[in-house]
Amino acid sequence: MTDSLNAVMTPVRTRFAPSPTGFLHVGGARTALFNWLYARKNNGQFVLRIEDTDQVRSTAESAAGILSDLQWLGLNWDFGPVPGAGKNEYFQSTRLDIYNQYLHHLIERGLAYEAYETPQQLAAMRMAAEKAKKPFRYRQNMPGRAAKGEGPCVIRFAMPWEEIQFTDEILGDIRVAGDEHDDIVIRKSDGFPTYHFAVVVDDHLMGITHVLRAQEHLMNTPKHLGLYAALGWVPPRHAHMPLVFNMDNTKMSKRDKAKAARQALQLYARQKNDPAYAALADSLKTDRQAIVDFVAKKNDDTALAALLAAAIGVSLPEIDVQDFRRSGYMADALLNFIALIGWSPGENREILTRAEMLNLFSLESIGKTSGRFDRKKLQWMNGEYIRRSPADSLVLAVRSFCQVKDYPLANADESSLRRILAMYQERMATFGEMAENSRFFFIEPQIDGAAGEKFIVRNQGWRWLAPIHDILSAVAAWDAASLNSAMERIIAMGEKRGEAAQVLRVALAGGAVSPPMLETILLLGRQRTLDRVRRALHQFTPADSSAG
RNA sequence: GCCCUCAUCGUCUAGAGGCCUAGGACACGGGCUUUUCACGCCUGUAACUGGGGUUCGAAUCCCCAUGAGGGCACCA
Repeated sequence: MTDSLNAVMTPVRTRFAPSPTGFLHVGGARTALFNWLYARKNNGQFVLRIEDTDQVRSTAESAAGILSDLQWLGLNWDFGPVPGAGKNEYFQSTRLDIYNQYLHHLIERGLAYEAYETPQQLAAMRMAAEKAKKPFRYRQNMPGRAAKGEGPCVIRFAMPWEEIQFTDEILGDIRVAGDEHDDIVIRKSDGFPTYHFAVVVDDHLMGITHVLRAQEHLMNTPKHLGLYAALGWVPPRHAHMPLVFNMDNTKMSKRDKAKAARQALQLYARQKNDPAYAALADSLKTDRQAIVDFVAKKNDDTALAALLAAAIGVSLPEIDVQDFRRSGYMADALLNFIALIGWSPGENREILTRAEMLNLFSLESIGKTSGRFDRKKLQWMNGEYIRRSPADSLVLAVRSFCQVKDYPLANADESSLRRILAMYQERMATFGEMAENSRFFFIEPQIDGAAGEKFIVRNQGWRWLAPIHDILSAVAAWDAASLNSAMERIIAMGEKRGEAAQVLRVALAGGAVSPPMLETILLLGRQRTLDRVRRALHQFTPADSSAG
């Protein structure tokens, strides 16, 4: 079967090809989404391939994590790894024989050759070029090449000398002059292919028709096109998507977490007067030196960053898909938001179901300008998704959320969860926010100092506690109808409407924020409601007052 | 330094020569609703990077400048 025939018979086949060196990044998720959309939109196929040619950095855990994140996002693949089943032929590390076969083919025809520079020699050559203000290009005919045996053997591809031109489906005409090329390494000294070689071989062998990837790969395309030509293959169409950055135009990376944690830690050290982090280290039972090193930027340990941030009560910026999941974002909301960076469905549409996205998606409607990741808008969008979701799917989503992050909410039975969801559906942006704010339903809260001062101590708010207790304890049946009239009386107490209700709120919730009191006391129940009112009464009523 | 790409409100974007006194959304400001917080509703502020062309006419086409980003690994 010829290549052109193959292309005719397979309308569209895209792929997502992550390297398993960490968690799935939101940027990667976006690349996966666009490839998935394009394949599904055209009744094509979507391939998932694991590019584990870096023996040092690739891990099986990372690959497994990427699979599960893609599954959570609902981006299903037609060909690729089988979750939980170990490596198959969609892991590049299992395909060395295949790469070697084509490699020999190239060497035989003089299109690839051995090179023996040591890393030090290469570094020196680059430095010399930099000094001479000339770009460094490794070429087969250049003077001063190392002799056989001087260093480890790599295979380089002899790039053609002509200009390479291609039409990018998003950016249009791209051309790179012949003297810009250099002879890239295609097999490393450990016998593994480099990325450049493995992608070309696999994309061809797997019948990929469209390569949709981030713009950071744009300058790799001429190299790949050189390889396609040398191997006598018809290259796929290429489309390079605009990049996504932080709001401050820096690259979104795991280092952002370390950065945010460091800032919070410095603030903590000043506020708590714990400059050596001794108290913090003690409370965490961690090594004090590790914290000091971390703050001194000696490492970007994200696990430590997360631990420290949790300890001092700050949240780190979400970067990986997992982070968003743990913060309580819905997969569809995240996908919807991510799709809108660089792509516009037109007609002023923003919130789209997957079916609508598929309907409206096209490569032409992808823009050229890089975007910023605006978390505020994501939060708004997630809130919209939550408000629009039927109760049943929310229950499912929250249960899934509780699997990745432990909250007291996780212990809620079905009916309590549904009641809590009903209370919070209109007032939360993320499940994390609900889980945090609804803690007091499960655990008796400590009354927040500032809230206690403001609402109970000041203006003698405590004097409403006894009447509130009287009213509530006199309610015969703890149901909506009876409690509603009781609450009406409580709300009407005092000079300002709601003044006493706020005292009750602080007594029950431990802070100034909660769902409406009626629903709250209904769910809390008589016992816990009255207990907490009494507790506040004892805590806040001054000893010398003639309460009564 | 060299190569490549991009350029509309603070942010994501609509806009493919006259429909633009530039539209939508988030954020922000004001108001209404309200027992807190949200939600909801109403409303306001806010942009075509600059300079040259082309044209009767330019946010839209061309050139230059400027700015931003990406790439220049035995990482992908």
